[in-house]
Amino acid sequence: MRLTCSAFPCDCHIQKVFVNPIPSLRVTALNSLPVRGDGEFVLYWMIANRRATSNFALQHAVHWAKELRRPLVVLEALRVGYQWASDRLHRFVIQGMADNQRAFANSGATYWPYVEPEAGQGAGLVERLAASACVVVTDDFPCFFLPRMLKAVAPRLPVKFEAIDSNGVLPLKAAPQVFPTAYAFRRFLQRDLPNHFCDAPLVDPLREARLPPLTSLPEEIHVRWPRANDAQLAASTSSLALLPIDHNVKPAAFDGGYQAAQRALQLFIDRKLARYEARNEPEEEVTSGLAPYLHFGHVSSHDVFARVIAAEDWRPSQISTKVNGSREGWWGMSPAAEGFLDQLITWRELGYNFCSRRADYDQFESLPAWAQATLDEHLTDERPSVYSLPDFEHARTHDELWNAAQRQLVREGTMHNYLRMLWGKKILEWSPTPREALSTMLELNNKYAVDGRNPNSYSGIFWILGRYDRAWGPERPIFGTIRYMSSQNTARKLNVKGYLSKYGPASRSRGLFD
DNA sequence: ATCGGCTCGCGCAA
DNA sequence: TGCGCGAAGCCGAT
Repeated sequence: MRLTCSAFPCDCHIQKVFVNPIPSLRVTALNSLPVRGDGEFVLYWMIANRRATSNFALQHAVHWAKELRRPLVVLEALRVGYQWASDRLHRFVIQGMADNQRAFANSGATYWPYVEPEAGQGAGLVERLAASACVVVTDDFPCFFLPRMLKAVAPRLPVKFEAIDSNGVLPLKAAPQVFPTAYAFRRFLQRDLPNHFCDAPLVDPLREARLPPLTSLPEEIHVRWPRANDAQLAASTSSLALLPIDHNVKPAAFDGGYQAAQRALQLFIDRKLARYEARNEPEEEVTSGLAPYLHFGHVSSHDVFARVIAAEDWRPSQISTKVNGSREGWWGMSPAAEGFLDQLITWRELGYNFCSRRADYDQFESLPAWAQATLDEHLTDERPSVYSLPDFEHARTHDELWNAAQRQLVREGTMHNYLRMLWGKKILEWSPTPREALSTMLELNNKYAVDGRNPNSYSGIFWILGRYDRAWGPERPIFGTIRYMSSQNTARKLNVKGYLSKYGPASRSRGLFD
């Protein structure tokens, strides 16, 4: 059976033979046990790619179910006991569950959303389901507590257990090493990405799958880990209030879930992409806003990529074969689209590459040697302004542009891309040590940003301290040769007047701390 | 508002 | 050996 590329109307030379088995580079065995042929169902434990479409992990689980002629159970669980669990993160994820419940209805698969009511209550759920399963498939995600969780669960499961990488367009295992700069990674992509970007996941892997229906789940599951009900899935303030999570971090200024992600994507393609070259201007609303959805897997990067391709009426033959690391003229698209793909693919997947290969991705010691050396040399430099974590958190600095950016983060759950760099550079300048600056940035970003705890958040924060960068400009106090930024120059370069008044201390529309 | 100079390591073409 | 290139740098000149 010959099929054309599923991602786009494709004129590439690579002909797909059959698309159902996913690329083997995306499969990692988490144990060495066999599939149990007499199990009752196939289990897909959805922990990162929280969507029913364009999902290699789901596609792989469906493939097992078809091959074994067994029902498919999809478990999407949300724990309360992890660090930074809050109304903001819970609401976003639960809105995604409500969308997934609709998407899996009448799909032939059994969807089981579970919201843990108290820390520890969810323990044993996966093990109990696995005891009845033929095989367990889950998501491969390179950071936060997920790798640790899978490592802890793996030895307790009695059947084959596989993690599937549906993170990006390039399989994580396709890159042979960590890259020191975006430039070096771009060179690698210019050589290797064309071997992979036609291998897109099926948009709807359950379509015509004709899986046998599940007759029942074990009674113990219904009793101890009941399916989230409609009230829980509404994710209202009152239902969130019942959970032992941080209620001071209010819901984000945007909704979570597949539907909201599709709306954001549509809006971006229709109204923003063409003006994307103005992305550094905080008052031009042209950035995609897709990072939170990509983080929780509510949209796939393959889908976003496909929409850009369609909007640009692009064919793979337009790609340049030059391997020069240059941002411009690689794809053969408009400058705006090339700029966006540099974010979506080069920078996004660079961060995933780092986190998947460096267990110390969130440690100061993971910085390049030149950066650690220059920061060390300036460790005892006098700091003209020093703020504590609560000062930063409550936007109590002398710098109104900085305070505005921090208020945007706290109120909305996101911060403008360009200002986030200035935000971090000033935290470095105003902290007693670079290590304390790092810990402040991680705490604030992980707590308030919906897309925190993602490889790209770590890239952004560590870039402040020199990761993926190089020594730049004159040697300065505190910074050494780390790239410096100032609010004065940012205000000179960009239009920030409207931003300052929107997020100024006087605007109380959604204020938490004012 | 926009510009060039500052500065450096790397891969690759020559 | 020289050239082109780089996540968003700064500063002063026009």
